[in-house]
Formats: sequence, structure tokens, C-alpha cells
Amino acid sequence: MLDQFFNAAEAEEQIYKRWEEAGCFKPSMDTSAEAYAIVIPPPNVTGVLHMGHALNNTLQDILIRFARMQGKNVLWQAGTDHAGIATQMVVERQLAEAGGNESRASLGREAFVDRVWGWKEESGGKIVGQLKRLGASCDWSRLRFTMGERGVEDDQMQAAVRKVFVDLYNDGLIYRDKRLVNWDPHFQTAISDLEVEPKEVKGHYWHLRYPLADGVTYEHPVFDEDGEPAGTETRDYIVVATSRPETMLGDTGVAVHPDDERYKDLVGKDVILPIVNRRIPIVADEYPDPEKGSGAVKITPAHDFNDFDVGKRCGLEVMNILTSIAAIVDGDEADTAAIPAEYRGLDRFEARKKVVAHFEDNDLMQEIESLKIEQPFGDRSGVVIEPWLTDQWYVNAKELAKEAIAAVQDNRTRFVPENWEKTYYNWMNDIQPWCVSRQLWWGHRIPVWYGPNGEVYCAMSEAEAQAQAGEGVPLTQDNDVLDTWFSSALWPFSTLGWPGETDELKTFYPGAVLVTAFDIIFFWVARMMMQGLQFMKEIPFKDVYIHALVLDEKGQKMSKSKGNVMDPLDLIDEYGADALRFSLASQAAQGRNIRLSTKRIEGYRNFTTKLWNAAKFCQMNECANWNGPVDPSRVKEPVNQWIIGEVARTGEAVAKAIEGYRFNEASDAIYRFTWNVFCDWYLELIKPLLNGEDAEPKAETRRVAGWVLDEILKLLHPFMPFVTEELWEKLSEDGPSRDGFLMMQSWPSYDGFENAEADAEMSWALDFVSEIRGVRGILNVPAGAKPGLAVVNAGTETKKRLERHREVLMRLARLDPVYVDDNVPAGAVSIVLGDATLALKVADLIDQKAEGDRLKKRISGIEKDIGGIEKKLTNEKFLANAPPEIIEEQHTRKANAESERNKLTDALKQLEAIGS
RNA sequence: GGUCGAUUAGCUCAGCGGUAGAGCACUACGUUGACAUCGUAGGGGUCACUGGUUCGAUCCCAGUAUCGACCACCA
Repeated sequence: MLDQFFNAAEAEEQIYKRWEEAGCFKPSMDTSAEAYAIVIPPPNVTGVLHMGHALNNTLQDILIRFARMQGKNVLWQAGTDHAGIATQMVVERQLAEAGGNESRASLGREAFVDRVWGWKEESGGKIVGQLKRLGASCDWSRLRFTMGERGVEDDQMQAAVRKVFVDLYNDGLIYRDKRLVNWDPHFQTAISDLEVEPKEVKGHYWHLRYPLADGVTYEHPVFDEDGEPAGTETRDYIVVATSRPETMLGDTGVAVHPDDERYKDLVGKDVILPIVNRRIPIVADEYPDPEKGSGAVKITPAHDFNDFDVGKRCGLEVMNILTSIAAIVDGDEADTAAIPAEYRGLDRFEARKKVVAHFEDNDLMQEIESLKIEQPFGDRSGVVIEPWLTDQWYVNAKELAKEAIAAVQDNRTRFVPENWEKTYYNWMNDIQPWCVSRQLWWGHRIPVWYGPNGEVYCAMSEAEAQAQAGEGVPLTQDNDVLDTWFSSALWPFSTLGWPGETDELKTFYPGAVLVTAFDIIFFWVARMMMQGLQFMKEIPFKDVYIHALVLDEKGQKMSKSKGNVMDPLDLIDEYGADALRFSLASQAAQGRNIRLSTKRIEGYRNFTTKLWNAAKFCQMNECANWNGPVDPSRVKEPVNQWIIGEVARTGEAVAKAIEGYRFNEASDAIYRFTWNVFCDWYLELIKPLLNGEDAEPKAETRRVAGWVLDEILKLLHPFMPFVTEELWEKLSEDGPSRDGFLMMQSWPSYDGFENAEADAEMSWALDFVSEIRGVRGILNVPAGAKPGLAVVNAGTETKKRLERHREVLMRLARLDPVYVDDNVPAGAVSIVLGDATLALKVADLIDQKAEGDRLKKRISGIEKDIGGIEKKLTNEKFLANAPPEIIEEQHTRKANAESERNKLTDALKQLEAIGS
């Protein structure tokens, strides 16, 4: 016999182990079955499961389990990501915390990379274990890592990356270029635009005066305190504003708008750049906005993206003043830029202070404005990013994007919800060259070798490069590694064995759907689209389902610094994986974020208990699916006919909702059926049958109840795999034996299971009970009291129904006796149900005034309804334009309402007659 | 500046061109051996505002307000 509660903590691990050992997660490779594949968004190999993972993988698991039960050939491809910067950062920090003398630099490249592999092996299984706790039914035997395997010579994952690089290079789609990049001075690497996070911080605009050379002066307009023009003043300087004053050391020009009257005459003149005493020109360019600031802009081509362009247009010198750690240059470069000794080697922020002090001390500071400014930060390092001039490798994303855009336009790949397409297009249409080289050690090393004079040999291996270069030519490999997303972009096909031609690749590419959050569309989805189309000549997945972000109860992003992080593993410990999964699924409405609260998870934990106890009830009453599938045509009891139809409706609703990625609708449907229909009604309704003497109805009811429970387990399984599997197994201990795991059962389909007559009859019975209960509640009839009930004016149908369900009605509505009568007995409370009036004999139990009030209230409510309907029905336009079925419906509503009103009015009269 | 989304019960959110729903919270009462991690009943809403389309708008359209997200830029 079942215990009182489902012990999630105990059962989950066992169940998962049994599934895995039985090979349930592997694709059937049944060639006659439809293939269904999802590639997991690979989590960072050294990461831990957070709530976003929990949601993402719950949704995927629902889809996967559903597809598997539908008999498809299902692959959920698992794997992890090497996460270049993030992982390198963790290992570097570990070295620092170890407190020894070891650092990345002291170890050297090879030893350091070795350490990272070591750490990967040590911690890499963690997140996989956590995904298992969630119930994720990935095929772990096919686990892949974006870096491939350690020390394997011809590793396929690495070969895939190299082949892509080499092919793109040979097609001219990868090239080396010297231009400004987003430079992260902490990690000392370039990062892509997407890895830069603009943040608003408190800052200043320093308005600097640059003295004009050669004694030039000009008239500059001035304004009074109210901002009114107040003539002009003669100036021998030009004012520029900046939020990064230290960059002035690298200024090589001042730009003004060609139409700016104030400065027109200054174009072509020079200023003397303070501190470095460099003579730099004033140039005219469209870039400066005369409305902003002073209208004059200092130009630092080496350290600002806009300035770089201006400098190019105006032929200004590019003068680097920063080192890779964003300190002021020393040595030759400092000489070129004429940096005074006391500035050389200073950190950028120290230099800033010194520059500001210099301007203040020399009467060169026009104004210091305090305000909030947007500054670029590295998403991993958290330090301010500097635009820096370097050589990097770029992918011509513009070219690759063409097909990726077209594939979405012609619906080969579909975004769900659809509105994300626009986001995708916006970005793709304006895509910038993708900087793919990183000055890190942990990652795929760029497969390029250089000859003695900088000749470039791009090849799959050093041997091939050597062959290209000729024997004996000394070669050195490019030091850089590739952006992590470069290898992630290949995930849908590299995991399936590409560049090899494998069965898996043929079967499972393209995948059915990619499930991810919107913040990854640019990083990953767009790039998989580009690379998939380029190398497989086919889209990587048919659907892209974009799910919500998981926020805390207050709608804030979870973050360590806010201290509002909810750990999915803690929640699994406390409430069970099923409860967490169901909570996430039930809140996964399209287009809205999820606010997670423990209350709600607790509620779904209670749901597992409810299900468990319902199963226990079935078990106690020997309700089991004894004779295989139920044949609806042979079921006789209306209550059983009805519940079979309810199962069918629920099953269809669940399937349809999952297919449309409407996880909340699917979970709601199965939740409501289980709790509000099966438990609240059906199990109560069948108690008399189960306790009764009639063998045939009893046997039928046991069988049907058992069958319904089995169907619930199947329909619920994708959402709550553990508790359903546990019940599936436990119920077989005292019931018919089961054919294998629940997770491998066929998803049910129901044809001809509905029975309109039974539905009508049961809905009458349910209404009967609800109405009586409602009245009892309002009139405060004591729960223990069992008043009698006369059914008045019953037609033959009602009488038949009454006969059939009398026992149940008496029991559920707490009545005794229930009988047919010709007139409403004196002092009874009247309730109208269908053609009959239910007369509840409670005169001695209730307050007559309260009953009078109840009736009056009810009648006035009905009259209001009738008024509304009449208004419609006398409106000619309504009659002329509304569809006939709507008009018909209004007529019916009106007739019903009037009938009810009349009966209640009679009842009220009677009550008043007694009272007086 | 551009784009997208949100505004429905005290809270968190579904929903829909034709009687406004759920969970939680709240109130009352707890019988009947599956379940107190429960049951039954109840209170509570001008569906942000203003216009428009329509026989009919919470729903469609336009505008306004507030909130949020993303992209771009800020010398």
C-alpha cells in the first residue's frame, strides 16, 4: 500500500538511475519513426545550475518526453560549453586564492591550459548531475564538449572548428584586420560588441579649453543667466567636452561642424594641445552636433569609435596612448605621442586625475559637469572597456547573415512567439563584422601559422601549414584563440559528428526546435543560423522557442549582489523536482517573464500529494486498469462514460498546448482535470458504486477509475516525471503488471470517447450538488444537518436522472431524503435547476428573513440579466447584424432566466405567506 | 533616439469581439477514513485613461500615462 506522501528526495534519484540504466534516454533509431531532436544550450562546463537553466531544461524535457511518448525517434543532445573567458577567469582566481607563487603568467601557456583541463574534469560533471536532478532526459551517452576531448589528436569537435575557420578563410569570409576593438584591460583581450554592457554610472563632462595656436582669436556668443543671448566674447581657445579627459593625450585634431558659424573661420587653424604641447588641426566634419555641448569635439582616433571614423575622413593621425592594461604608454610610443615623463605608465584613472588637475591649475578648465553617463563595461570582467587599435580576426557576418535572414523570412525557421523575429531582423540587418579572436589561452587556438615575413598559412594542422609554406620554413602559430561562440555556433551539427557524415547527422539535422531565452538570440541563435546554413546548407532547427526570464517575486532579476537568488537545487530538495518543474511550466506563458515564488512551488508540491492520495484511494478500492484499454462503447454507467470523455478532452488539450509551446495551458489543463474533476468530483461520485453490492457496475467502475488514473499519469508525465513514474510502478504492485516504464508508454489518443448524453446528465448532477451546497452555505445550514429535499415539477428525464443518482446526490449534498413531490412544501427553500425546482426543507433550521433576502437578491440579479438581454433583442441593429447562433443563444438565456425568475418569485411569495 | 512588451481581484498572473477566470492571500464552516500538504462555501474587479471601429469592446485600431526590456548613441 502507498504511503501517505510521495517521498521525492528518496524516489527521484532511484528512478532517474533506473531510467538511465535501462537506456530510456537514447534515441530509438527507429527509421520508420519521425525524428525529433533538440540540442541543449550547453551550459558552462564549470557552471552551476541556476533558475534560467531550470526553466530552459524543464521546457525542453517536456517537449522531449512528449515526443518520445508519441513514438518519435528522439534525441536530446547534451553537452557543455568551454566558456573561454569565464572558465579562464575561474582558474586564474583559483591560482590567486591558492596564495602560492603560481599565476597564469608564471605557469606559461601549456601548463595553464593543462590546469584548466584539470579543473574542467574536476567540476565539469557537476552541472550534468544537477540537470539529472531536474529530471532532464538527455542522452548522456552522447555528451559533447565544445572543446572536444583532452589530448585527442584528431578530435572531431576540434576538427569541426578548424574546418569552419579554414573554409571561411578560403572563401574570404574570415579576414585579419586592424581596427578599433572593444578591449578588456582586465583580461587583456578583445571582446565582441555583444560582450560589452553599457551601464549608467555617475560621471562628469570635463569642458576643456584648448588654446588656439598662432595668436588666433574669434568671437564666441555668450548667454546670460536666463539663457538669453548676451553678445559675444573674444576667445583665444576652443572648448571641447569629454568624459574621459586622459584620452586628450592622444588627441590629433578638433572637429567642428562645417556649418557651425561660431567656428567657421577656425577650420584649418591649429590648437596647441595642452600637456603634450602638440599642434593639432581644427577640421570640419559632419559628425559634431552644433547643438550639443560647445559644438567642438576633441578627436582621439586611437581610442574612440566615432573619432576613428572622423580621423579617417579628415586624415588625422592615429596615436595610441594606452597599453593593454589601459595604462599610459611608455617608451617609443610615449615618445611619439610626446607624453611627459610624469604621465608615462600611469593607470588610466590616475592619469585622468592628473590631466584634470593640470587643466584646473592652468586655467584651462571651462566647466566640470556632473551627470550620469553610459559607460561600456566588460560583461565578465566588470571593468571599463577601452576602444583599442589591434589586429584581430573578423568574420564577415554581413555576408553570412543574408541566408540566415532569408531562412526566417520564408519560414524555414520560425520564431515562437513570432515577435522575436523582428528583434532578429533588426540585429541581422545591421550586423557588424564579428571579432572572433581572443587574446586568451583557454579556447580553440586559431588555425593560422605565420611565416618569417608574416606570410599567412591557414590550415587544418601544422603539418598542412608546413606543406603550404614549404619544408623547413619556420612557422609560428597565431597566439590567439577563438571566441567561445564560434564553436557554439556549430553545436547543432558538430555534436552530431560533422565534418564526418554520420547517421546521426542525417537523422537529427535539422533539429525540431531550439529552446532558449531572448538574451541569447544574438550571441547564439543568429550565429547557429549563419553557420548552419553556410556549412550544412540547411537551417539548424525548424522552430526557435524563446522563453521568459525567471525573476524573483518582485520582478527583479536574480543576482548575487541583490541576494535574491533562488537556487533550483535547494527548491528541489525542499519541494521535489516535479513541483519546481510544474511551477515553471505553469508560468511559462508566452511573452511574459516569470516571477517565481516559493508559495507557488509549494502549491504544486501539494498537487503531487493530492495525486498521490488519489492513487492511494484507487489502490484501496482495487481500482486498476485490469483488462487493458477501456472500450467506451461497453461502459454503462453515466459517471464512467462522462469521465472517459473528460479524459479525452483533457488529453487533446494537453497535446495541443504542448505542440503550440503553450506550456502554461498544458499544465493547467492536466492540473484542473486531476484535481478539480477527477479528485473533487469523480472519486466522490463513484464511492457509492465502489461500496455498493452490484457487481457489474462495481467492476466497471474499478476498471474505469484505474484506467483514468493511468491516463492522468501519462498526460502528467512530461511535466512531473518522477511522481508519475513512481506511482506507475507502485500501483502495479497490487494491480496488473506494467509493460515497462511510464516514460516509454505511448501517448494516448482518444477517438469516440465522448458521450454527450452522459455529459449532460453528469453536468446536471454536478449542478444539483453545487446549487444545494451553495444555498446551504449562504443560509448557514449546519454541515451536519441532513435536510430533506423535494424535487418539484420534474420531467421524465429529470426523474430518471434523479433515480439513478439519488444516492450520490444525498451523500454529496448532505440530504435525506430526496423525493419527488407535486408542490413546493411549506417553508422550503427553492432552487431552480433545469425544468425542476429543488425544494430544500430547512424551515426549522434557517432564518426565514435570510432566505427572503437571498431570494430577493437572486431575483433582482436575474432581472438585471433579463433587462440586458431584452435590450439586445429589441435592438434592430443587433438582430440584423449579429450571427444567428448568438441571437438564438440570447433567446435561450432569456427563456431560462425568466423561468428561473418565475419559480423563485413563487417561492418568495410562499415564504412571505408563511412569515405573515 | 529606435524597437518590443506590460497595465485584468489584496498579490502573482491566465484569458477572450457576445455572462470576467485561476492560484495564493482573506472570511466562515468542517462533517462523509484517499488526502488538514485537505474539504465545502463566501467576499472581492469601471479589465490604466481618452477617443475610434462595431449591433456589441476588457479584447481590434489610434492616442495618452505609467512601468519594464532590448538595440543604438551621448564629444
